[in-house]
Amino acid sequence: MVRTKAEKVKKAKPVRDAIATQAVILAAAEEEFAQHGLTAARTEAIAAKTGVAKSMIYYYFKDKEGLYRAVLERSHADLLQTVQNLDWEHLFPEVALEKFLQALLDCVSRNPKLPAMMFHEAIQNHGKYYKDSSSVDIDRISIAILERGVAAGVFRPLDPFQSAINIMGTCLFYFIGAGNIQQFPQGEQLLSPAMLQRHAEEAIALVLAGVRAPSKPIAPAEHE
Amino acid sequence: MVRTKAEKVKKAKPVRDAIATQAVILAAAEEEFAQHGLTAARTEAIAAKTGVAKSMIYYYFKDKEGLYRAVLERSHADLLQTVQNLDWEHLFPEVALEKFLQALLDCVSRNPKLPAMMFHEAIQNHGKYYKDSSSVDIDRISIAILERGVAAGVFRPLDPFQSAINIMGTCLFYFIGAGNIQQFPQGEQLLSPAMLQRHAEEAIALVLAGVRAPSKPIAPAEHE
DNA sequence: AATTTAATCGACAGACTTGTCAGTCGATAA
DNA sequence: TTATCGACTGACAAGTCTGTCGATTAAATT
Repeated sequence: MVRTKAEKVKKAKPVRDAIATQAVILAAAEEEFAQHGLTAARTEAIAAKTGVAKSMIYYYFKDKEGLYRAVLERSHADLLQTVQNLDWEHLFPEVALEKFLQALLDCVSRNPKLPAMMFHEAIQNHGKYYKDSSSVDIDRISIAILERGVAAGVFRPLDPFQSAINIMGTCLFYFIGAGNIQQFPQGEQLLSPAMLQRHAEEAIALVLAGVRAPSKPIAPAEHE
Repeated sequence: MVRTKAEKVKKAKPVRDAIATQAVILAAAEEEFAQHGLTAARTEAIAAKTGVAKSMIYYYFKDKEGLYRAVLERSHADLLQTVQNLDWEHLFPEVALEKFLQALLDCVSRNPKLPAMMFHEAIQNHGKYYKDSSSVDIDRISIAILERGVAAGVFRPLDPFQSAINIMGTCLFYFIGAGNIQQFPQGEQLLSPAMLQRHAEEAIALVLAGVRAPSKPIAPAEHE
């Protein structure tokens, strides 16, 4: 029975596996960068988490910044693709918004470190490494959905730009604030599946109720 | 005419003024810490912004951590006092929530770096320097307001704990995300008085609409 | 005017960090 | 079995950052 190289690699788990090593470095780096940001992250700390020598970071990713870029790219790939596959243009604004929020919350629940990374990037580096990245697209889509909803009269006459930001905050703050909230009884298991599920429901409910136009769109509540 | 020491200090602006020096150090430190967090902040960078020698930091604040604590304390004093003076217990839940949000947004508009500091603290240090600080109180008050509103039936049957977090996010994310949003046309003047005013209005409107129980409590809109 | 006290500075020691390098070791294939 | 190549390591050079110290000078006091 013939065994291909790939099979061997997968099953035998060889001592030296370039792909696996890069993967563990990326995983450890994501954790470190999410917590500390680019500058305060220590390559030594990343290496310590992986078990491989620190020099492997430089071997595979050139330098700390290269590793940072790689982590950022990988983290956003999922989010970007999910949101772009949304096909929101063919949906009613309310449905589009709900689907959008659901997709966003699924992504970040899957990878709860993403928001922290985004905010380090925003605050420390002013989005320097985001120039062509996903976050801009995501903002654009949410703004567009809101604009349509307002135009159609199913949403309040809100400011789409401001509201898009605020809605993001409603969904994502939870993941950032987690560290500060641990003083509360519930704070211990903030990232458990049950709590994540609950957070998604609450955030979506809050946003949908928050943007919806009051009472029926057919019979305007205003005078005239 | 007799001049007290204090008057002299204020008017003559002496070359050496301990209070003034500490103040400029605190201001510069706030900026640096807000952008970089405790670890990544550079004492040299702080000193450079002040114009006084780096050693003054150690003279007045012992070490970097001491300065950090001082900044954190000063930043929160305003917020804590404002929110505690709220007297929310004597107000209807809706009014209490609106006043609370208004107060919160006033504070952070006055000091837009506060949210960034809070989030560095949350993510990097897991709220280590917050143990007895204001943020916990603030969260408690917002939770209490929501609980009352739900009990009174004027708010939806939301989860007060989750919703308090999400509402904070709605209000504060704007100030953190600012760095990433600068790619947009509006992004340039995100912290101008007009935009801050607008943000406060939009955030409050979104939250109030988001928590309010649907239609009138007297005449239920549901079937039946 | 002389003396004391407090604020300030510049230089630097020591610790910590990044990134490099020479060389080891394991797998694959001739 | 041995040569080759890529994965991997430990030690270290170079640079950065914190925190200290003695000297210096402005203000207060006598």
